[in-house]
Amino acid sequence: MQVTDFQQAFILHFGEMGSRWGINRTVGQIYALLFVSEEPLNAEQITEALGMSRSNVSMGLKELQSWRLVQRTHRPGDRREYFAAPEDIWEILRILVEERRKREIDPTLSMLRQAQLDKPEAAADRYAQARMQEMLDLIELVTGWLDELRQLDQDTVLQLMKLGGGVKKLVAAKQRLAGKSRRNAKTH
Amino acid sequence: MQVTDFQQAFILHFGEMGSRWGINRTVGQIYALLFVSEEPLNAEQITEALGMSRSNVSMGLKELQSWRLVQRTHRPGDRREYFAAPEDIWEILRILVEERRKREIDPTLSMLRQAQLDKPEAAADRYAQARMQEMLDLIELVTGWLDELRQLDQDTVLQLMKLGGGVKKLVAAKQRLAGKSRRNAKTH
DNA sequence: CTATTATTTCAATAATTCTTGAAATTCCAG
DNA sequence: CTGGAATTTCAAGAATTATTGAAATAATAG
Repeated sequence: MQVTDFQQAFILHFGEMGSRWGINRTVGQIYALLFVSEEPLNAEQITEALGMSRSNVSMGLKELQSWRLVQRTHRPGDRREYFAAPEDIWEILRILVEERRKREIDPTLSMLRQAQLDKPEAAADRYAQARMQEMLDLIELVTGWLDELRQLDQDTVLQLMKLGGGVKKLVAAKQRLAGKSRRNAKTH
Repeated sequence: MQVTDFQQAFILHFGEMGSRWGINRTVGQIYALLFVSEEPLNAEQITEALGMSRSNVSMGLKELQSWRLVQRTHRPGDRREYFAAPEDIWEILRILVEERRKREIDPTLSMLRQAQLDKPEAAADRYAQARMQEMLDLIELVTGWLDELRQLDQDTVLQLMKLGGGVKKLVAAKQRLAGKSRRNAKTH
């Protein structure tokens, strides 16, 4: 198996960007190759296509699996494993958001929550705790919202995004309604 | 200047997480220290507080400035520079999103757009190009939406996020209205 | 100006991360 | 079972990135 020039540009780019995305060049290239390949590939094919060592491919695939970014399949009468990127690009986005959150945000959330259990005396510490609380609140707000978005059907999310800044009117309208019903609830 | 145990836990955590966030330990620690410090600090104070070399602090501050994550101030009658994290945590979030996008996404957008200018012959390349188009469309949709969100006032964003999954009803309502007016436009 | 302080640059080396080939292990067809 | 193919593990060396002290540069008080 060898890659075309057209594929190569994409693969090399992903390799380069890998370091900015927190994965290494190898892993980026493997993923890029699988992403643009119509059929699942086995480790040997990947090795040949990318010109890296077999063991490197093995480790790269392991990492991609830990990210849930590749699926393993089998061909009848062939005991080698074949790998593919998920077909649905929205699914890929969802997985990326979830995994990055798990690795890059959740540990910090724990730490911030832990810090709120303290009752510091010193003024400097009380200020620090207040800042951490601000950070905690914001992260919880955003991640909580992402959780809600994730549970919505794809079409709703698509409509919301296409709505863009127009969402302001909707939120404002909703606010008016909520205000009215709250007033009604009080007066009646 | 020395940090308290309470601050230290936060600073060390940011240092450790730094590698997952694409910054180094030093930079993470400096930022954490500034974030929980009520007053701006000068390079000497940071050096002493974190027990790292003066040159390391200088480089770290330079990187944080390139991220727009620290502000420089001066004290009257003191020619040293003082550094602080932005007060407003929403502002910090906005900057983070913008800078990460600039570094981690924009180069890929360029590459994907470039690839769409080609007119590949081979079936494999046509498949690859279609996949890249899917990726391009999704990234443009999401980043375009983030642009719109960024331009909204903070309160609208807050309301939207608190709305959570409830946004589905609003979008559905909006869809009905749009459908009606479109039908009207046709029939009249 | 000049002396002193503040800051940055830079080359070295320390530390970490990546990549590899060889060895070990797993898997399954016969 | 057993033999060979497929895969993983691992330790060593390559490559990259982080950190430092010293030297250079910049800034300003006197």
